[in-house]
Amino acid sequence: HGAPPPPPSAAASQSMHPGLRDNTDHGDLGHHHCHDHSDEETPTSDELEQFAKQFKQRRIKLGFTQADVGLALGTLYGNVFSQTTICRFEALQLSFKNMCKLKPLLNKWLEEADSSTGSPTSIDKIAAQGRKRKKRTSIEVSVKGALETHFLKCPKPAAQEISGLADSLQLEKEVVRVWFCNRRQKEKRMTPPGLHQQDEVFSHSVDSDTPTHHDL
Amino acid sequence: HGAPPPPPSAAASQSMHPGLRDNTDHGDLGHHHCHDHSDEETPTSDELEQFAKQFKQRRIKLGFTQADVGLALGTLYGNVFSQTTICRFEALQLSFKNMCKLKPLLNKWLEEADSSTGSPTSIDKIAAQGRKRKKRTSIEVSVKGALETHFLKCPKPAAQEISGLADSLQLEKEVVRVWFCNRRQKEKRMTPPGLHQQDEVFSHSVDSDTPTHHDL
DNA sequence: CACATTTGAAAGGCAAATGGAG
DNA sequence: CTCCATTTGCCTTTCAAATGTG
Repeated sequence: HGAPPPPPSAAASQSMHPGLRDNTDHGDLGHHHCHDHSDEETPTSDELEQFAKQFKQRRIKLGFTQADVGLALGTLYGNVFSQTTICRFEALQLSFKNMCKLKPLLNKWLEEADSSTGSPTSIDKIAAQGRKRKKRTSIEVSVKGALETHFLKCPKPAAQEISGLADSLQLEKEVVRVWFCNRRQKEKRMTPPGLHQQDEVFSHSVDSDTPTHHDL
Repeated sequence: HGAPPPPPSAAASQSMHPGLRDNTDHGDLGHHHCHDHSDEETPTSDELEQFAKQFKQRRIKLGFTQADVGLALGTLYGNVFSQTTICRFEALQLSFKNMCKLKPLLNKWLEEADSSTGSPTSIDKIAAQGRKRKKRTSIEVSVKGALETHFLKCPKPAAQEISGLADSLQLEKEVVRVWFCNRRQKEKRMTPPGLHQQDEVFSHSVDSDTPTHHDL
Protein backbone atom coordinates (compact mmCIF):
# COMPACT_ATOMS: atom_id res chain seq x y z
CA HIS A 1 0.00 0.00 0.00
CA GLY A 2 1.01 3.49 -0.05
CA ALA A 3 4.64 3.77 0.31
CA PRO A 4 5.13 6.42 2.86
CA PRO A 5 8.11 8.34 1.74
CA PRO A 6 9.48 9.42 4.97
CA PRO A 7 11.40 12.57 4.83
CA PRO A 8 15.05 11.89 4.82
CA SER A 9 15.21 13.66 8.03
CA ALA A 10 18.26 15.51 7.17
CA ALA A 11 18.80 16.52 10.69
CA ALA A 12 21.41 14.27 11.98
CA SER A 13 20.66 12.79 15.27
CA GLN A 14 23.82 14.11 16.56
CA SER A 15 24.41 14.59 20.13
CA MET A 16 26.70 17.02 21.60
CA HIS A 17 29.44 15.96 23.86
CA PRO A 18 28.25 16.38 27.33
CA GLY A 19 31.65 17.06 28.57
CA LEU A 20 32.40 20.12 26.65
CA ARG A 21 30.60 22.93 28.14
CA ASP A 22 31.29 26.46 27.58
CA ASN A 23 31.19 29.19 30.02
CA THR A 24 32.05 31.65 27.47
CA ASP A 25 28.89 31.76 25.63
CA HIS A 26 27.71 34.97 27.05
CA GLY A 27 26.09 37.26 24.76
CA ASP A 28 26.14 35.64 21.49
CA LEU A 29 22.82 34.63 20.28
CA GLY A 30 21.45 38.03 19.81
CA HIS A 31 24.56 39.63 18.79
CA HIS A 32 24.86 39.29 15.15
CA HIS A 33 25.97 42.10 13.00
CA CYS A 34 24.75 45.35 14.20
CA HIS A 35 21.85 46.25 12.13
CA ASP A 36 18.39 46.87 13.14
CA HIS A 37 15.92 44.10 13.22
CA SER A 38 17.29 41.22 11.38
CA ASP A 39 15.01 38.83 13.08
CA GLU A 40 12.48 38.66 10.41
CA GLU A 41 14.22 36.81 7.67
CA THR A 42 13.44 33.16 7.69
CA PRO A 43 16.15 31.15 9.27
CA THR A 44 17.40 27.82 8.06
CA SER A 45 16.68 24.60 9.80
CA ASP A 46 20.15 24.52 11.12
CA GLU A 47 19.84 27.95 12.53
CA LEU A 48 16.65 27.00 14.22
CA GLU A 49 18.18 23.92 15.68
CA GLN A 50 21.09 25.91 16.88
CA PHE A 51 18.89 28.55 18.39
CA ALA A 52 16.66 26.08 20.13
CA LYS A 53 19.60 24.43 21.76
CA GLN A 54 21.11 27.65 22.91
CA PHE A 55 17.80 28.86 24.10
CA LYS A 56 17.25 25.89 26.30
CA GLN A 57 20.71 26.14 27.71
CA ARG A 58 20.35 29.76 28.63
CA ARG A 59 16.90 29.28 30.02
CA ILE A 60 18.03 26.61 32.36
CA LYS A 61 21.04 28.54 33.42
CA LEU A 62 18.88 31.46 34.25
CA GLY A 63 16.68 29.19 36.26
CA PHE A 64 13.45 29.51 34.36
CA THR A 65 11.03 26.77 33.56
CA GLN A 66 9.31 26.36 30.26
CA ALA A 67 6.12 27.45 31.92
CA ASP A 68 7.78 30.62 33.15
CA VAL A 69 8.78 31.49 29.64
CA GLY A 70 5.37 30.86 28.23
CA LEU A 71 3.84 33.11 30.80
CA ALA A 72 6.42 35.80 30.33
CA LEU A 73 5.68 35.97 26.64
CA GLY A 74 2.24 37.01 27.67
CA THR A 75 3.40 39.91 29.74
CA LEU A 76 5.86 40.98 27.12
CA TYR A 77 3.68 40.78 24.09
CA GLY A 78 0.28 39.87 25.33
CA ASN A 79 0.58 36.50 23.81
CA VAL A 80 0.80 33.73 26.33
CA PHE A 81 1.93 30.26 25.50
CA SER A 82 1.74 27.10 27.44
CA GLN A 83 4.60 25.15 28.82
CA THR A 84 3.85 22.55 26.22
CA THR A 85 4.53 24.86 23.36
CA ILE A 86 7.84 26.00 24.74
CA CYS A 87 8.71 22.41 25.28
CA ARG A 88 7.96 21.61 21.69
CA PHE A 89 9.96 24.51 20.45
CA GLU A 90 13.01 23.37 22.33
CA ALA A 91 12.56 19.87 21.08
CA LEU A 92 12.01 21.02 17.52
CA GLN A 93 8.64 19.42 17.45
CA LEU A 94 6.80 22.20 15.75
CA SER A 95 6.32 22.78 12.09
CA PHE A 96 8.96 24.79 10.37
CA LYS A 97 6.65 27.68 9.90
CA ASN A 98 5.61 27.56 13.48
CA MET A 99 9.16 27.48 14.68
CA CYS A 100 9.95 30.53 12.62
CA LYS A 101 7.06 32.36 14.09
CA LEU A 102 8.05 31.70 17.64
CA LYS A 103 11.73 32.26 17.32
CA PRO A 104 11.72 36.04 17.37
CA LEU A 105 9.52 36.10 20.42
CA LEU A 106 11.68 33.73 22.32
CA ASN A 107 14.75 35.53 21.21
CA LYS A 108 13.38 38.73 22.56
CA TRP A 109 12.55 37.11 25.84
CA LEU A 110 16.00 35.69 26.06
CA GLU A 111 17.62 39.05 25.63
CA GLU A 112 15.31 40.54 28.17
CA ALA A 113 15.91 37.84 30.71
CA ASP A 114 19.57 37.80 30.00
CA SER A 115 20.08 41.45 30.56
CA SER A 116 18.09 41.65 33.72
CA THR A 117 19.87 38.95 35.58
CA GLY A 118 19.67 39.68 39.19
CA SER A 119 18.02 42.91 38.47
CA PRO A 120 15.71 44.35 41.07
CA THR A 121 12.65 43.97 38.94
CA SER A 122 13.38 40.38 38.32
CA ILE A 123 10.01 39.25 39.48
CA ASP A 124 7.58 39.76 36.74
CA LYS A 125 4.77 37.40 36.98
CA ILE A 126 2.11 39.83 36.25
CA ALA A 127 -1.20 38.43 35.34
CA ALA A 128 -1.66 37.64 31.75
CA GLN A 129 -4.14 40.14 30.60
CA GLY A 130 -4.11 40.47 26.88
CA ARG A 131 -4.85 36.97 25.92
CA LYS A 132 -5.02 36.38 22.24
CA ARG A 133 -6.26 32.89 21.97
CA LYS A 134 -9.30 31.72 23.79
CA LYS A 135 -8.52 29.63 26.79
CA ARG A 136 -9.05 26.02 26.04
CA THR A 137 -12.34 24.83 27.43
CA SER A 138 -12.36 21.73 29.52
CA ILE A 139 -15.35 19.64 28.78
CA GLU A 140 -16.44 17.43 31.59
CA VAL A 141 -16.58 13.73 31.03
CA SER A 142 -20.29 13.50 31.56
CA VAL A 143 -20.94 16.39 29.23
CA LYS A 144 -18.70 14.80 26.69
CA GLY A 145 -20.78 11.70 26.90
CA ALA A 146 -23.92 13.65 26.18
CA LEU A 147 -22.36 15.26 23.16
CA GLU A 148 -21.14 11.94 21.92
CA THR A 149 -24.58 10.45 22.21
CA HIS A 150 -25.96 13.29 20.26
CA PHE A 151 -23.33 12.95 17.64
CA LEU A 152 -24.26 9.37 16.97
CA LYS A 153 -27.80 10.36 16.34
CA CYS A 154 -26.99 13.39 14.32
CA PRO A 155 -23.46 14.26 13.43
CA LYS A 156 -24.38 17.45 11.73
CA PRO A 157 -26.89 19.36 13.74
CA ALA A 158 -28.34 22.60 12.52
CA ALA A 159 -27.55 25.86 14.15
CA GLN A 160 -30.71 25.84 16.09
CA GLU A 161 -30.16 22.38 17.34
CA ILE A 162 -26.73 23.38 18.49
CA SER A 163 -28.11 26.29 20.39
CA GLY A 164 -30.48 24.10 22.23
CA LEU A 165 -27.85 21.60 23.06
CA ALA A 166 -25.45 24.25 24.21
CA ASP A 167 -28.08 25.65 26.42
CA SER A 168 -28.98 22.41 28.04
CA LEU A 169 -25.36 21.57 28.66
CA GLN A 170 -24.46 25.00 29.83
CA LEU A 171 -21.81 25.53 27.27
CA GLU A 172 -21.26 28.36 24.89
CA LYS A 173 -22.84 27.76 21.57
CA GLU A 174 -19.55 28.30 19.83
CA VAL A 175 -17.92 25.63 21.90
CA VAL A 176 -20.55 23.15 20.91
CA ARG A 177 -20.33 24.06 17.27
CA VAL A 178 -16.60 23.61 17.25
CA TRP A 179 -16.92 20.40 19.14
CA PHE A 180 -19.02 18.96 16.36
CA CYS A 181 -16.61 20.17 13.73
CA ASN A 182 -13.74 18.53 15.50
CA ARG A 183 -15.73 15.43 16.15
CA ARG A 184 -16.47 15.08 12.46
CA GLN A 185 -12.84 15.50 11.66
CA LYS A 186 -11.97 12.78 14.06
CA GLU A 187 -14.51 10.51 12.49
CA LYS A 188 -12.92 11.04 9.13
CA ARG A 189 -9.52 10.26 10.45
CA MET A 190 -10.68 7.01 11.89
CA THR A 191 -12.85 5.80 9.11
CA PRO A 192 -10.54 5.30 6.15
CA PRO A 193 -8.89 2.17 7.50
CA GLY A 194 -10.68 -0.94 6.32
CA LEU A 195 -13.39 0.18 4.04
CA HIS A 196 -13.91 -2.67 1.72
CA GLN A 197 -11.68 -5.37 2.86
CA GLN A 198 -12.79 -8.61 4.19
CA ASP A 199 -9.76 -10.23 5.48
CA GLU A 200 -9.10 -9.14 8.93
CA VAL A 201 -5.61 -10.28 8.82
CA PHE A 202 -3.67 -7.38 9.95
CA SER A 203 -0.42 -8.89 10.73
CA HIS A 204 1.20 -5.65 11.22
CA SER A 205 -0.89 -3.10 12.82
CA VAL A 206 1.80 -0.65 12.53
CA ASP A 207 1.70 1.47 9.63
CA SER A 208 -0.09 4.38 10.73
CA ASP A 209 3.08 5.94 10.21
CA THR A 210 1.49 9.16 10.14
CA PRO A 211 3.41 10.62 12.32
CA THR A 212 3.45 13.87 13.04
CA HIS A 213 6.73 13.86 11.61
CA HIS A 214 6.94 17.46 12.13
CA ASP A 215 10.52 17.59 12.60
CA LEU A 216 12.30 19.84 10.34
CA HIS B 1 -13.26 -0.34 42.97
CA GLY B 2 -16.32 -1.75 41.56
CA ALA B 3 -18.70 0.88 40.54
CA PRO B 4 -18.42 4.12 42.30
CA PRO B 5 -21.72 5.87 42.23
CA PRO B 6 -21.16 8.46 39.61
CA PRO B 7 -24.21 10.56 39.95
CA PRO B 8 -24.93 11.93 36.56
CA SER B 9 -24.07 15.29 37.79
CA ALA B 10 -26.75 15.14 40.35
CA ALA B 11 -25.92 18.45 41.79
CA ALA B 12 -25.55 21.76 40.24
CA SER B 13 -27.79 23.01 37.62
CA GLN B 14 -26.31 26.30 38.10
CA SER B 15 -26.20 28.65 35.29
CA MET B 16 -22.60 29.41 34.95
CA HIS B 17 -22.25 31.70 32.07
CA PRO B 18 -19.15 33.74 32.23
CA GLY B 19 -20.07 36.81 34.03
CA LEU B 20 -23.05 35.58 35.83
CA ARG B 21 -22.83 35.66 39.48
CA ASP B 22 -23.64 32.59 41.30
CA ASN B 23 -23.49 32.28 44.95
CA THR B 24 -25.40 29.43 46.18
CA ASP B 25 -24.66 25.94 47.03
CA HIS B 26 -22.14 25.63 49.70
CA GLY B 27 -21.35 23.05 52.16
CA ASP B 28 -22.45 19.92 50.57
CA LEU B 29 -19.06 18.62 49.99
CA GLY B 30 -18.61 15.60 52.09
CA HIS B 31 -20.84 14.57 54.87
CA HIS B 32 -19.70 16.53 57.75
CA HIS B 33 -20.45 15.13 61.08
CA CYS B 34 -22.53 17.95 62.28
CA HIS B 35 -19.51 19.95 63.01
CA ASP B 36 -18.65 23.18 61.52
CA HIS B 37 -15.01 22.49 61.54
CA SER B 38 -15.00 19.08 60.18
CA ASP B 39 -12.04 19.75 58.04
CA GLU B 40 -9.44 18.63 60.42
CA GLU B 41 -10.50 15.18 61.36
CA THR B 42 -9.22 12.57 59.05
CA PRO B 43 -11.74 11.72 56.43
CA THR B 44 -12.46 8.29 55.15
CA SER B 45 -11.37 7.08 51.78
CA ASP B 46 -14.85 7.41 50.54
CA GLU B 47 -15.10 10.94 51.67
CA LEU B 48 -11.89 11.74 49.94
CA GLU B 49 -13.05 10.16 46.77
CA GLN B 50 -16.25 12.05 46.95
CA PHE B 51 -14.53 15.30 47.61
CA ALA B 52 -12.03 14.84 44.83
CA LYS B 53 -14.77 14.23 42.35
CA GLN B 54 -16.79 17.20 43.43
CA PHE B 55 -13.74 19.33 43.48
CA LYS B 56 -12.87 18.55 39.94
CA GLN B 57 -16.37 19.18 38.81
CA ARG B 58 -16.57 22.57 40.42
CA ARG B 59 -13.13 23.55 39.26
CA ILE B 60 -13.98 22.85 35.68
CA LYS B 61 -17.26 24.61 35.91
CA LEU B 62 -15.58 27.64 37.29
CA GLY B 63 -13.19 27.52 34.42
CA PHE B 64 -9.97 26.97 36.28
CA THR B 65 -7.15 24.71 35.29
CA GLN B 66 -5.24 22.52 37.67
CA ALA B 67 -2.33 24.85 37.26
CA ASP B 68 -4.46 27.81 38.24
CA VAL B 69 -5.42 26.08 41.43
CA GLY B 70 -1.88 25.15 42.29
CA LEU B 71 -0.80 28.71 41.84
CA ALA B 72 -3.71 30.09 43.78
CA LEU B 73 -2.85 27.95 46.76
CA GLY B 74 0.37 29.87 46.82
CA THR B 75 -1.28 33.23 47.01
CA LEU B 76 -3.76 32.04 49.56
CA TYR B 77 -1.46 30.23 51.88
CA GLY B 78 1.99 30.83 50.57
CA ASN B 79 2.27 27.26 49.58
CA VAL B 80 2.34 26.75 45.89
CA PHE B 81 1.75 23.42 44.29
CA SER B 82 2.30 22.32 40.80
CA GLN B 83 -0.37 21.40 38.40
CA THR B 84 0.88 17.86 38.70
CA THR B 85 -0.02 17.64 42.32
CA ILE B 86 -3.52 18.91 41.78
CA CYS B 87 -3.89 16.39 39.03
CA ARG B 88 -2.87 13.63 41.37
CA PHE B 89 -5.22 14.77 43.99
CA GLU B 90 -8.15 14.68 41.64
CA ALA B 91 -7.14 11.29 40.40
CA LEU B 92 -6.61 9.97 43.91
CA GLN B 93 -3.05 9.17 43.14
CA LEU B 94 -1.55 10.43 46.31
CA SER B 95 -0.98 8.58 49.50
CA PHE B 96 -3.79 8.65 51.95
CA LYS B 97 -1.88 10.84 54.29
CA ASN B 98 -0.99 13.17 51.53
CA MET B 99 -4.56 13.41 50.37
CA CYS B 100 -5.69 14.30 53.83
CA LYS B 101 -3.13 17.01 54.04
CA LEU B 102 -4.20 18.66 50.85
CA LYS B 103 -7.91 18.37 51.22
CA PRO B 104 -8.43 21.28 53.60
CA LEU B 105 -6.38 23.57 51.41
CA LEU B 106 -8.28 22.68 48.31
CA ASN B 107 -11.52 22.94 50.13
CA LYS B 108 -10.67 26.42 51.22
CA TRP B 109 -9.75 27.38 47.70
CA LEU B 110 -12.98 25.99 46.43
CA GLU B 111 -15.03 28.06 48.79
CA GLU B 112 -13.04 31.10 47.93
CA ALA B 113 -13.36 30.62 44.23
CA ASP B 114 -16.94 29.67 44.52
CA SER B 115 -17.97 32.74 46.38
CA SER B 116 -16.11 35.18 44.26
CA THR B 117 -17.51 34.18 40.95
CA GLY B 118 -17.64 37.15 38.76
CA SER B 119 -16.32 39.27 41.48
CA PRO B 120 -14.30 42.26 40.52
CA THR B 121 -11.10 40.93 41.93
CA SER B 122 -11.51 37.72 40.13
CA ILE B 123 -8.11 37.85 38.64
CA ASP B 124 -5.64 36.89 41.23
CA LYS B 125 -2.54 35.65 39.74
CA ILE B 126 -0.28 37.47 42.01
CA ALA B 127 3.24 36.33 42.06
CA ALA B 128 3.94 33.50 44.32
CA GLN B 129 6.05 34.96 46.97
CA GLY B 130 6.13 32.80 50.03
CA ARG B 131 7.48 29.71 48.51
CA LYS B 132 7.95 26.90 50.94
CA ARG B 133 9.68 24.28 48.94
CA LYS B 134 12.76 24.98 46.90
CA LYS B 135 12.05 25.19 43.25
CA ARG B 136 13.04 22.05 41.52
CA THR B 137 16.36 22.49 39.78
CA SER B 138 16.61 21.49 36.19
CA ILE B 139 19.90 19.87 35.48
CA GLU B 140 21.05 20.20 31.95
CA VAL B 141 21.64 17.07 29.98
CA SER B 142 25.30 17.75 29.52
CA VAL B 143 25.77 18.51 33.16
CA LYS B 144 23.93 15.37 34.02
CA GLY B 145 26.35 13.47 31.88
CA ALA B 146 29.26 14.91 33.74
CA LEU B 147 27.75 13.97 37.06
CA GLU B 148 27.03 10.50 35.82
CA THR B 149 30.59 10.04 34.69
CA HIS B 150 31.75 11.11 38.04
CA PHE B 151 29.38 8.79 39.75
CA LEU B 152 30.77 5.80 37.97
CA LYS B 153 34.20 6.63 39.16
CA CYS B 154 33.20 7.49 42.63
CA PRO B 155 29.64 7.08 43.80
CA LYS B 156 30.32 8.49 47.16
CA PRO B 157 32.44 11.58 46.94
CA ALA B 158 33.58 13.42 50.01
CA ALA B 159 32.26 16.81 50.87
CA GLN B 160 35.26 18.48 49.47
CA GLU B 161 35.04 16.62 46.24
CA ILE B 162 31.45 17.65 45.94
CA SER B 163 32.33 21.23 46.43
CA GLY B 164 34.82 21.10 43.66
CA LEU B 165 32.44 19.40 41.35
CA ALA B 166 29.67 21.82 42.14
CA ASP B 167 31.97 24.64 41.46
CA SER B 168 33.10 23.39 38.13
CA LEU B 169 29.59 22.67 37.05
CA GLN B 170 28.22 25.89 38.38
CA LEU B 171 25.70 24.27 40.60
CA GLU B 172 24.97 24.75 44.23
CA LYS B 173 26.85 22.40 46.39
CA GLU B 174 23.66 21.22 48.00
CA VAL B 175 22.20 20.33 44.65
CA VAL B 176 25.17 18.18 43.84
CA ARG B 177 25.13 16.49 47.20
CA VAL B 178 21.49 15.62 46.86
CA TRP B 179 22.04 14.47 43.33
CA PHE B 180 24.50 11.88 44.56
CA CYS B 181 22.16 10.76 47.30
CA ASN B 182 19.38 10.27 44.83
CA ARG B 183 21.66 8.63 42.37
CA ARG B 184 22.72 6.09 44.94
CA GLN B 185 19.12 5.38 45.73
CA LYS B 186 18.42 4.80 42.12
CA GLU B 187 21.32 2.42 41.90
CA LYS B 188 19.88 0.44 44.74
CA ARG B 189 16.53 0.26 43.13
CA MET B 190 17.94 -1.08 39.95
CA THR B 191 20.33 -3.59 41.32
CA PRO B 192 18.15 -6.06 43.21
CA PRO B 193 16.35 -7.40 40.18
CA GLY B 194 17.69 -10.88 39.93
CA LEU B 195 21.31 -10.54 39.49
CA HIS B 196 22.25 -12.44 42.52
CA GLN B 197 22.74 -15.89 41.32
CA GLN B 198 23.02 -19.09 43.14
CA ASP B 199 21.77 -19.87 46.49
CA GLU B 200 22.35 -17.33 49.03
CA VAL B 201 20.43 -18.85 51.75
CA PHE B 202 19.87 -16.29 54.30
CA SER B 203 17.29 -14.26 55.92
CA HIS B 204 18.07 -11.09 54.26
CA SER B 205 15.04 -8.99 54.05
CA VAL B 206 13.57 -9.86 50.78
CA ASP B 207 12.88 -6.41 49.84
CA SER B 208 9.91 -7.24 47.80
CA ASP B 209 9.29 -5.24 44.84
CA THR B 210 7.34 -2.60 46.60
CA PRO B 211 4.93 -1.96 43.86
CA THR B 212 3.92 1.55 43.89
CA HIS B 213 0.96 0.98 45.93
CA HIS B 214 -0.84 4.15 45.76
CA ASP B 215 -4.38 4.12 44.93
CA LEU B 216 -6.69 4.21 47.79
C1' DC C 1 24.53 8.83 55.30
C1' DA C 2 20.44 5.46 53.83
C1' DC C 3 15.89 5.08 52.82
C1' DA C 4 10.93 6.47 52.22
C1' DT C 5 8.10 9.90 50.63
C1' DT C 6 6.55 14.18 48.59
C1' DT C 7 6.49 16.90 44.82
C1' DG C 8 7.46 19.12 40.11
C1' DA C 9 9.66 20.03 35.35
C1' DA C 10 9.27 18.27 31.15
C1' DA C 11 7.20 15.40 27.74
C1' DG C 12 3.16 12.80 25.48
C1' DG C 13 -1.83 12.04 24.10
C1' DC C 14 -5.83 13.83 22.67
C1' DA C 15 -8.55 17.42 21.28
C1' DA C 16 -10.08 22.54 21.55
C1' DA C 17 -9.28 26.62 18.88
C1' DT C 18 -7.94 28.94 14.70
C1' DG C 19 -7.54 30.08 9.81
C1' DG C 20 -8.11 29.41 4.85
C1' DA C 21 -10.96 27.81 1.03
C1' DG C 22 -15.47 26.68 -0.84
C1' DC D 1 -21.83 27.41 7.79
C1' DT D 2 -18.66 23.37 6.16
C1' DC D 3 -14.24 20.84 5.67
C1' DC D 4 -9.62 20.39 6.50
C1' DA D 5 -4.99 21.53 8.08
C1' DT D 6 -2.71 23.47 11.63
C1' DT D 7 -1.73 25.56 16.02
C1' DT D 8 -1.86 25.15 20.64
C1' DG D 9 -2.98 23.65 25.61
C1' DC D 10 -5.14 20.75 29.40
C1' DC D 11 -4.40 16.88 31.60
C1' DT D 12 -1.48 13.05 32.38
C1' DT D 13 2.74 10.51 33.26
C1' DT D 14 7.65 9.71 33.95
C1' DC D 15 11.74 10.37 36.11
C1' DA D 16 14.04 12.49 39.56
C1' DA D 17 14.82 16.73 42.71
C1' DA D 18 13.72 17.91 47.33
C1' DT D 19 12.29 16.76 51.86
C1' DG D 20 11.60 14.06 56.02
C1' DT D 21 13.01 10.38 59.31
C1' DG D 22 16.17 7.40 61.72
